[in-house]
Amino acid sequence: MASARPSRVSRAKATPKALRTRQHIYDVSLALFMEKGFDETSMRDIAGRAGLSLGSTYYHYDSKQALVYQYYVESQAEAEQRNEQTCAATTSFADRMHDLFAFKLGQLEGVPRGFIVVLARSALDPANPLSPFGPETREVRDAAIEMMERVVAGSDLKVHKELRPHLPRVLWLYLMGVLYLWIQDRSTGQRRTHRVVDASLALLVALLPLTARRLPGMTRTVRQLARLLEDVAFWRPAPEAQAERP
Amino acid sequence: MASARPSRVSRAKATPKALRTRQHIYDVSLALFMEKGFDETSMRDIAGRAGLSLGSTYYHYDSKQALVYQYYVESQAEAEQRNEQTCAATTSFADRMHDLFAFKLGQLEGVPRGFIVVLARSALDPANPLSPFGPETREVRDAAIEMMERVVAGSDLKVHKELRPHLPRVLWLYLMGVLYLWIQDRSTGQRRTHRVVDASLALLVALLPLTARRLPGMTRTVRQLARLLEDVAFWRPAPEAQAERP
DNA sequence: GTCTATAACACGATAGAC
DNA sequence: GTCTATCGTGTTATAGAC
Repeated sequence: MASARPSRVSRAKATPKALRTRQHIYDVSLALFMEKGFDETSMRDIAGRAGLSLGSTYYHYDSKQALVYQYYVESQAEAEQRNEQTCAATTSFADRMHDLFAFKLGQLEGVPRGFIVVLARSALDPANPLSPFGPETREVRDAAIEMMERVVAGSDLKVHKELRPHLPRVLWLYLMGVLYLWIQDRSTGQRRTHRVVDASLALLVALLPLTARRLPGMTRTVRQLARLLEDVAFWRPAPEAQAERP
Repeated sequence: MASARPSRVSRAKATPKALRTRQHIYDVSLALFMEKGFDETSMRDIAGRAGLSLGSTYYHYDSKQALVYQYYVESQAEAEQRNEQTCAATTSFADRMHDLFAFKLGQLEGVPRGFIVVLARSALDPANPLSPFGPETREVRDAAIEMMERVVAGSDLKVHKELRPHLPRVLWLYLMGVLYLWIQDRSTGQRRTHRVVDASLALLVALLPLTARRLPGMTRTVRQLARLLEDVAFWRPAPEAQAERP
């Protein structure tokens, strides 16, 4: 089928030769995606320039989307590394967040636009193996959420203790939202997205500490908010999806 | 190409016969989508059951997605009608919103799940003609936003006047978010989504009036928020997209 | 003009021989 | 691991019938 959904997102082979071929295919595909865009590049194009047959290419990558997934994994690893440095350098929650978001947006600039769109459009389909919310991408997602935990952990952020446990997941969702905005943003140099990041971070940094203060009606509001966040950010994947690898 | 992007989303013909055939194709496709799902139903399936050739089917619908678009249009019209009644019946902002969201979620239940996913996954691709943010769907989107304006207009809602003009678009985005959650929600009867609606609406109704009160730091916060919303909700489509029909 | 049918295209993905 | 051959898909071209 044309828009089929492969059951796996990538293979995990160990042969040195296979690893080299795999890397070669990836490099070629990235170059082609850069030149022509994702949709305009066919698997036959990739196979051709890589000097392989179509079948062989599919031996190394189960699907076209699997190529995007590899980028997804690698860029997350980069961000984690960067975040480690930043967290060691400052305890300011605002600075940490600002740096992380700036880095993430910076990463996107060096990559074909269609690439991100592919990642994004799969996001809305829970059955798509590439969905950042699906079980297949759990590892990357958990790593990203843990990265957010790291941002909050030793920082100067003051927040109501009922909200604290939800923060990593909520901040991750916040990041997803910003990436989504970036996709839609056609302003030169994505300046609109950068403005949104500045403004929303400023608001966040200003409002979160308020939840820790004793203000009239605050405990009730915080409780409502916590219940809401539990449903929004702490959902579990579908039962079928969870049971997929018994 | 497999995931091609048709330039039009539907045809606009007037012949009575054509209208009948068109409706017939739509009915058949809806039935098939219900039985087998969107991805599992091929255009040949639809053509076959409709008693038409593949070519004829494409004469009436430029693409498979165009069938989904028709549903999109019709369900919006239904919601508008319902909203008119509700707004006439009550001036309570909370009640109006609650009724509208409940109606929208109710609509989804009668329709194949994959149907909504198709609509949704196009949402993230600005180039997709079916995207609720793109120029091709402008009419439906504007109607939906106007519906939100109608909800706010004669209601009992108190809100800071700098925020007021942003409300319709923001509420529309809010609705989009809820629909997205519905897609991801696999809990029985989509109860999680309903909980989120209840909780978030309660928060909204409680917090919005606060912005109209004289509290320390409020004017500054409201101003920040207004600037943020301007960027988030009032973006203009890409220049190329705007100039598409000169 | 309005509608329909046949045939073909390029694509993502798979089967099976070597 | 690599190939060739093939499938089924969404979509298009085109010729011709009402």
